[in-house]
Amino acid sequence: MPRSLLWFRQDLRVIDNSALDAAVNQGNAIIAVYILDEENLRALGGASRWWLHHSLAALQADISGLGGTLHLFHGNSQSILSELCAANDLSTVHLSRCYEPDAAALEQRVYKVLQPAVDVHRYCGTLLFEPESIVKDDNSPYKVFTPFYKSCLRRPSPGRAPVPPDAGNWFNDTLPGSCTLEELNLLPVAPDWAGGLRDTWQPGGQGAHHKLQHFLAEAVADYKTDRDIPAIDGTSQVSPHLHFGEISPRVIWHQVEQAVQQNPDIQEGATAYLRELVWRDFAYYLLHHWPTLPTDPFRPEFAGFPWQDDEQLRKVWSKGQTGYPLVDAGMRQLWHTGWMHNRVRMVVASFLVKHCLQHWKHGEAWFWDTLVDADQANNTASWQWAAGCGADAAPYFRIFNPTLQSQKFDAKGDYIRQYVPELAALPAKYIHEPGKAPAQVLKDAGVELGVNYPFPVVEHKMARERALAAHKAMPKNSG
DNA sequence: TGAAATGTTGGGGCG
DNA sequence: ACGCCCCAACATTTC
Repeated sequence: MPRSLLWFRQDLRVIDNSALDAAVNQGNAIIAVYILDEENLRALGGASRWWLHHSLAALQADISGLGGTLHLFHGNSQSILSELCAANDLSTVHLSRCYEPDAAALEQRVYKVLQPAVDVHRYCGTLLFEPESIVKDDNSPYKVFTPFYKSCLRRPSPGRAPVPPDAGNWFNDTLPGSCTLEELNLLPVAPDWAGGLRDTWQPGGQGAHHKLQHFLAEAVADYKTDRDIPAIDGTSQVSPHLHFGEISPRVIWHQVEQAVQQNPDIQEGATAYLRELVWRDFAYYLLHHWPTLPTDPFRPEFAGFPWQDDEQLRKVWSKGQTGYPLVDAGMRQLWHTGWMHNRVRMVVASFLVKHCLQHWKHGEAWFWDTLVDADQANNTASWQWAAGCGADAAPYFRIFNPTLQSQKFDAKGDYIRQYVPELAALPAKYIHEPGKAPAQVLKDAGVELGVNYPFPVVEHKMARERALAAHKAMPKNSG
């Protein structure tokens, strides 16, 4: 029986996977492979590696349930694919597109190496809309979210029902050069720091659909307001599942639409949620059209921004020891769970970039290493957005006051108490700014500033004015 | 998907 | 009754 190759990449799912469906429908024996490629692609962060291990295990189980095998490889995608095609006399490769510059370039090289002997079929599996398909009237790409969003909404719904694939013919013999999941060495061993991740997440398609169902049943109705409250479980938390392609955004879109049909009361929350899903597409869209986004500011004048370089300050930030309780809570949630609430991400990013004047690339790198949903498109677009140099970015002078944000969005201090236990006994009135608490209140709460909780590493008013001055001093014509 | 400074308005206390 | 002041509440502008 002729054989085809199904190359899994960031589409680690069996439901609504066009590449998989095409391979099944083609009728050939399917050689399903995943390649951990650390030569062509940016090295994964620690949290992503942990997730990937479990995601691959889940995909192996799902494919096994279809009667198939997922073959794992470690090395250069280009040479591994070439050898597989030659050794197995393959006529077809099915794959889902990736949009990161490195991944897209790799895809092009593979295409050129394999064609014309092998037909390479690419499918849209990661996004709601292909980036080439959304353009302005003059055929140039959008730079602002809202018109992009409206353009998306004018199109037919991208929703797709979650139909499981038909059983295919799978190639299950051992392939030379393949390895076991354990041999990919994705899990931390010395030390094993993944306990918080294990307690928090269930990687894989099943975990993804559970998260979505839970969100649609419990939280979507109040999403519009609750999504800003980090102490509330008001978001779907599907971002890591989406990043690895364990669930398709088109299926999410469909499920949300279905939920609205069944209960029109959730319309407002559902619309707000789908808008966020379009933001995700927008990040990929920007990266596709501006592939230098991971390194260069979208607004070129920011190339001359007078960043400071203070490694100690960055360390304090990354460990959640800034003396600003909301910032510290966020950074510790990240360290412990591999995830941070979006409202808090905006606050900690603004703090690093504006209060501390550290280049956004440092924050991007830390998030890349520690987030289970680390995603080049979203990470770079969001950091540039926070730093004021991105597409449709917050104006630079929009400097979050971390104390006010805390009072506004964690009014009772519940989120802070969860992740900054040394402040847990402080009353809500003082928990956002322990330095303002009377000595007796601090004493009663067991808080010793400078001893078991730090004084603020920078003073807000001074830092704000310094950031505004730095922005003003930026050469306007550089880049 | 801000915050702070500045400006405006209107109700109430008070002489 | 009236002007004056205070200031909270809201609106505008500035960063």
